Amino acid sequence: MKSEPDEVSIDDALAAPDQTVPWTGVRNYQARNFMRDAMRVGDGVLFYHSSCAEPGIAGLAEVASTPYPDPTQFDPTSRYYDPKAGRENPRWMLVDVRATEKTRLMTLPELRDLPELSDMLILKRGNRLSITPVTPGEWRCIITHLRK
DNA sequence: GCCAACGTTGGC
DNA sequence: GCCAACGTTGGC
Repeated sequence: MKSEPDEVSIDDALAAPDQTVPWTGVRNYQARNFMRDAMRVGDGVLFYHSSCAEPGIAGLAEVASTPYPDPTQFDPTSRYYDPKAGRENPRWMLVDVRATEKTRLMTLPELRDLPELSDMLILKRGNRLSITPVTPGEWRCIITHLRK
């Protein structure tokens, strides 16, 4: 899951109550569908810092709730406000994410250097999705290298 | 700040 | 339903 560290960094998430933050602001249908349909409480999350000086995996987290409507879509003062969404027909769903660990920064070049990750969605050319699935093999590879 | 890549919008 | 125009993402 990508987060801009200027918005919510791994440190911010770890400092939050119960180390848990609601994953607000996703306004892409594919990314929403991953949260709404594919995630289960307890699933592992790679916490990725994007749009910053050093993009890369900065920590580990886990899915901490079932999906529920993103409250920012109803808030006219929020930058994530969606006038087409109503409380009876929410358009954007999210999950809570509990940060479990700050890791060393595993940078994009390092990720690209690992052949086991050559098919990883987040590394594909032109990828803009803020949430992408990780295969068990990719997960194992990354955890192993994070410990080095 | 640039720009490639991609998603969304809206007229037809 | 097509597709051009436009907006956004995100690495560099």
